[in-house]
Amino acid sequence: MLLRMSTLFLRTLREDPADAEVPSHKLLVRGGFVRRAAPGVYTWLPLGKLVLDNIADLVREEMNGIGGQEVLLPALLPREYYEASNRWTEYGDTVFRLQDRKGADYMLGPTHEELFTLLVKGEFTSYKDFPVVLYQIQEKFRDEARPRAGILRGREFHMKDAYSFDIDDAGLQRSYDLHRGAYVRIFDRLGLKYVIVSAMSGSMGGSASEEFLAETEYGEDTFVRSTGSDYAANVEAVRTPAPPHLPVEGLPEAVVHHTPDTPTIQTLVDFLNGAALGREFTAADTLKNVLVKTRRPGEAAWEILGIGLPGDREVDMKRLEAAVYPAEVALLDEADFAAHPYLVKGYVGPNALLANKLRYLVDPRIVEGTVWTTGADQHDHHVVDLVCGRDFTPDGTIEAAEVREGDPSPDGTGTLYTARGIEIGHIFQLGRKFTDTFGLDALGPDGKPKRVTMGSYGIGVSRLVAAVVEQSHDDKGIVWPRSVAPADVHVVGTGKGEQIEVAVRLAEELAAQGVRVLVDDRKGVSPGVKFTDSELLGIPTTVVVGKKLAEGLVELRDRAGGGHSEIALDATVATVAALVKDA
RNA sequence: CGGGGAGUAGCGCAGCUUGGUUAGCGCGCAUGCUUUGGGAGCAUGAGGCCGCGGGUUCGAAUCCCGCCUCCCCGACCA
Repeated sequence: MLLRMSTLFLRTLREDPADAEVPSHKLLVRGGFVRRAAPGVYTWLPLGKLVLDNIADLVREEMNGIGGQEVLLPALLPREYYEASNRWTEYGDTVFRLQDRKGADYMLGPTHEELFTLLVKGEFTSYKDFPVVLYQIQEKFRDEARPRAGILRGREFHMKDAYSFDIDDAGLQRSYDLHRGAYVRIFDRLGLKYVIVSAMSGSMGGSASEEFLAETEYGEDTFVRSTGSDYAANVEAVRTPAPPHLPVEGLPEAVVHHTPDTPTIQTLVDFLNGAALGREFTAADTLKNVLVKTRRPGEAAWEILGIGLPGDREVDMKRLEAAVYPAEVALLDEADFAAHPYLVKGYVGPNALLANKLRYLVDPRIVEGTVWTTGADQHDHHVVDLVCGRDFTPDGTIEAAEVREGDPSPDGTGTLYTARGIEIGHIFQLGRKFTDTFGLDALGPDGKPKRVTMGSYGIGVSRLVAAVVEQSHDDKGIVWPRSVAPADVHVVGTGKGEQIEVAVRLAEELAAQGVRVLVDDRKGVSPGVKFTDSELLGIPTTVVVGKKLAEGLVELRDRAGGGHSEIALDATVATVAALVKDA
């Protein structure tokens, strides 16, 4: 491959585009890799297309390596498939919808589980046909409420999605493990720094699920890590370690106090500390009871749920939603309070809930023998020294409290801190959600039909381009890892003599050796401009044919390390070809 | 959907408060000469529906009304 900058469809920009915030967005636009076409929609220019293809090829290699077979499904999808799984409706505003001339509904595929399931159903019918892994690298369309960060979160993007089909759960586990291994190899080859966190499977249903997050300052996903180990998890997946139970004997009796105008934790703590009770109270000594209602899918009635947590912590709605999934959850409104007069807003205690047979779940830190100040179920009253396990017994625990920096790590190794990342891959055991919907069975050896089970495995291919740049750039530009760089070598000819002719000849010889070469053969462009462009474009190795040419020397530069050395012109092709092949 | 900001040449911006001849600057682009190891110099050019519609005025990029779009933060996000 030989690209000549004199004719390449490329224009680099000296200034950052006004709409870019994150480094990958700025650099990909400035370097002429992409251009914005519409909000969240980008055109891939020649250099960007090369990078995108390199990543896709690398993903392909590893997918083929675990027996995956590539197909390409349409992006334009008829409504009927998605009606069957109810996702025509469920997807809501996120999906791009359109109609043909006859008025028939279509959508631009946001994901393809339905099509893959039906594809397999149409072809394979025997247990002997399984397992099978199909994948595609396809454009996906999602009408995001707010596309952002350039390539990182667009409305049209490239994704590799793979699906495994197995006869039984053990097979699914094997398929899952194979994909996990392939993903590790893919992201390692891309040189990415990433973590694997356990994830909730969310609206996709299913059980085992892990996300691959590339760590970056500008990632939109928050996760937690431990100071003491490699532990990493989604905030939703953090299990709070329960402290040991404490003896109840000898603890003081619970006493109800008149606490006027103390509907919030802060007003309560202030009041208590002014009440001469002989000790200091903090928010952490109080038990906050938050009332929500939940509703199981398909049911009309809401059920009230009381959640008890230490008063210094807020409810994390995402954690709460994950904890009650698949039920939906909402806060109580005024009408709910009116309908349940024993719930005294601002003064709710455990006992009114328990006495009225409402479910009451508490944070795992609230164990037997812990002492709390909490609502006394009457206006302007709180109870002090209410002991868990003696004065009230919750129905169980729930992970709904916010996770904070400094909390103990669930694996017992250290404390948690938060980090940010970009979701680059997601694998999960989908199970039989879609095979049930479409009745995908395989005939077993006993002649009876057996329901197939699925795994689903995604990689954001175009997003990876941005993720790599986020992790691999400096103040001068991009630093492509060799595995995805648009070229192996950038040959820069600079000077007023025969340097450019020599540079082109060198480039041609390298290309003949199978090296991918970009040559800067532009005439009348000053060296400074060429060097600056070279650094912005970020090709791993640069060969400068310049002022030392008279002595038979060229300069070899390493973009990542910044090192440079002079080598003989005659030895350049062999040296560079070896460098590229060893990498 | 809530909050903030912005629409003026391919890109980045000024001009608007206080209306006034031909709308300006930098980058980029074209031509010529000079220059050639760190974003060169001089000269000459091309390039504009000042987001759209209406209004005020002798006169609107500038003032008023309405609309549209985009960007950022948040909500949302297989």
